[in-house]
Amino acid sequence: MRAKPQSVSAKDLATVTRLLDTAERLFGELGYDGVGMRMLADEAKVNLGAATYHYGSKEALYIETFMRGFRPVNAERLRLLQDAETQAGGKLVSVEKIVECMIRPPFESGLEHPAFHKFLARNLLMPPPFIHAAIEKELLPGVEVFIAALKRARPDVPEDLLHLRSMFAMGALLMFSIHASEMPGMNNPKSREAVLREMIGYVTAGLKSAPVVPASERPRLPFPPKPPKR
Amino acid sequence: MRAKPQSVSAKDLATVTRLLDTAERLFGELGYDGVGMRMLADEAKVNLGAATYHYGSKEALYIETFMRGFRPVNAERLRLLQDAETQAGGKLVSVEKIVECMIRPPFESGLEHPAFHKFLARNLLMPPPFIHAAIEKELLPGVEVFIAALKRARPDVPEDLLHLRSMFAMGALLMFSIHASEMPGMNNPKSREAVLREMIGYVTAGLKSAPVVPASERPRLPFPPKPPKR
DNA sequence: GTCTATAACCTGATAGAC
DNA sequence: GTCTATCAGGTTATAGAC
Repeated sequence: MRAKPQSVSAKDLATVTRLLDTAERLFGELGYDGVGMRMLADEAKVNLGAATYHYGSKEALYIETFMRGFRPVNAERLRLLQDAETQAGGKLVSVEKIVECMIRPPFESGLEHPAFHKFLARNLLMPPPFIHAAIEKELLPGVEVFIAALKRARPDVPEDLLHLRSMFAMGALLMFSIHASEMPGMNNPKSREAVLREMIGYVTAGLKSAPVVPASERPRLPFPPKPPKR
Repeated sequence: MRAKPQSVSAKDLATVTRLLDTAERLFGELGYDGVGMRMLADEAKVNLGAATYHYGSKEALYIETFMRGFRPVNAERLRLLQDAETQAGGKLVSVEKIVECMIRPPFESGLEHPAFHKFLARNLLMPPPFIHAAIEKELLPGVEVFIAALKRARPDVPEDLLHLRSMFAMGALLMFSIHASEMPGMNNPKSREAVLREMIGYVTAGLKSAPVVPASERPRLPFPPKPPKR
């Protein structure tokens, strides 16, 4: 039994990686419908036939591109939160700390992999219909963990309002992700950390502030929202 | 000289309006590349040839769809701010009032015309390249007016930080615009006003809060960001 | 201004040689 | 696993009758 030729295996990996890297860049820039398999194969320097061979369909390639990048960032968010809670012992974790766990991993990852985070923002804001299910399965459990933590830190803010405010926070983060690659100063680590800290401050201020509308006057807000069936 | 036959003119208007209404719904839902002229013409019940006749190209139709909906909302924002400043006489307009002028028109318009605001959010977050110039020309002057007002209300917050925070605020608003149509409770006027007031409160808290990073430690932030040339 | 027909081209996916 | 060739169906835009 001969050893598997390493060069072939390495070449396969390289091909698939080139494909995924190119996919996240082009899909992030132009969207699912804006990119054809030809453009993708050409830019990745992969043959068109080979490109469809590896994932079977354009949709499957798109979903895999999303999964590859999203899973580690999401896991890191949850890991940070768990660390913070372990470290706090029985004490409460502050809103600011929770917000930092939510925001820091995608923020930093976004600066190291701007192409992926533009792609990610696109999928969280305006996902093509076929990826809806996959996103929800990956994202929603984590959201609930953070909402629960915020509820412990701020029991006076109703849960539906925490959902609404978390949605606003996500909007701020995604807005930044989209524009980060256009900000020349973001190469500078000091600028990065300053912007991150300001973002954490902004979101924390909004999240921990007292409810504006008295609970007695506020109807149950429609959160979390149900995505539409298509 | 005979009077222009009114029925023909009315029919033209109806055709163009149907076309634009359908365009904003479909483009908002599926994006520029996700909608073909055939789908558009079919859903608008306009002949394919007639559809291309009126605007000459798909891109021109897209741009006109954007302009028709965006101009009145943007104008209303600026009008409200000017009213507030007139009413204040020589006194300062509060951050909360400025935020309300920024947010209320698009928020309310978004609930009355959810299709357009999904389309609008798409264009502000991930515009197709050909509409970049038109958006900037329409949007940026208004942004500067609001930044200037905020600077008067909060001279202690540096201007680049106000830009950053306004970007976060826009993210919250657009995030809401995208999901508004999936929130069943938003038919209820009381829920609407409660959500709007909470959004104003959230954004105001973030905007008026003291800078996190001392000015001496913060490098000049890269705001406003320059859009990429393509 | 509306319609049909068509030009010129692009799309994702596949079959089959290598 | 890579490549070429090809299929069936989609795309925008236009020419010309009415």
